[in-house]
Amino acid sequence: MRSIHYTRDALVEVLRRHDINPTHQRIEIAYALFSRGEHLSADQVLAIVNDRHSQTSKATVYNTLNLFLRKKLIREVIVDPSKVFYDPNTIPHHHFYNVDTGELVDIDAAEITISGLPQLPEGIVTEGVDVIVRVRSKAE
Amino acid sequence: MRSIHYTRDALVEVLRRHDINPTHQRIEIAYALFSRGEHLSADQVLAIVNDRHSQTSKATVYNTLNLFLRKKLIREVIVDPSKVFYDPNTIPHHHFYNVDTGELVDIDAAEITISGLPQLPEGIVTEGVDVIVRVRSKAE
DNA sequence: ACTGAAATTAGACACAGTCCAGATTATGAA
DNA sequence: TTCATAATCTGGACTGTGTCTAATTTCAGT
Ligand SMILES: [Mn+2]
Ligand SMILES: [Mn+2]
Ligand SMILES: [Zn+2]
Ligand SMILES: [Zn+2]
Repeated sequence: MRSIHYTRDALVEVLRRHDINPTHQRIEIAYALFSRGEHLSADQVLAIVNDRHSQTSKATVYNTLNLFLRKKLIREVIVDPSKVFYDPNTIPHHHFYNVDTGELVDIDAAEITISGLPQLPEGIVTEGVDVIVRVRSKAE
Repeated sequence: MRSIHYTRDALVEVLRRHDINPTHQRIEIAYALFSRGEHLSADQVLAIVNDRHSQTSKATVYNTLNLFLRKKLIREVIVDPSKVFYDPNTIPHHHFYNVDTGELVDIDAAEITISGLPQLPEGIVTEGVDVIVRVRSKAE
């Protein structure tokens, strides 16, 4: 994921494969996320996309991020009480979260094993398991 | 935790042991959390505390919850992008989170084992590990 | 071109949470 | 008691994220 060089043309195909009509704004938003491969807040996406000159509204950024989520093109990471992070990496993985710096780093799910999870009650089904390792820069 | 019958007098002692001056409002807020042993949002705490007649302001509820957090009398659970939940259970544990109902259920940390977590970089120290099992009521 | 559907937009709005300056309450010395 | 002082609480303004809406723009198909 980190190594792929996403072109806008390649992203148009990715969007199509996820049943998303590839408009200008959607391509730019996808490009912001996938070309960097970073966890970004909606605010950051808005800033990146409007950095040069273009013109994408806040409403469209939110609409598009929620559309991408619904279509499972990206996932959300909930670690900060004040904002959601959007993650272009949809391969199952977990996170280090540095509560001092706000830095968010992936942990491959294949590396770790979780055992002993209690049985789910009848009629309940697992959606996913999130492991968040909260870390601090040493020195309290 | 679930079985203890907290009286307000007992809570005064708990507050004192955590270096918290036990005021009326703080006792009521602690009572809301500990007598129920449930995960509550600030909004829910405000509603409970003001249910009968008393008068505790929103500012005080937030100030007090943050004070309780700082003194490690309670912990916060971040699973919902729109609000924080406050948890009177400070024994290490994890959570089931029903994304349909919003229900939050504890999982004893002693029951589960997580292995294979990568080494932390130099100068970084773990603050805690949160496991969130997101579940849905069956039928999509 | 013309038309309807899809997408985008500005700005109003909702709501969690913070901040502040003034009022209230607790503490405790005189 | 009385008074001074510090601690706490309060209403209400404010901030930041995220949603909603009605009007406009863009797009696809004819
Ligand atoms: Mn996908
Ligand atoms: Mn404690
Ligand atoms: Zn990630
Ligand atoms: Zn809990």
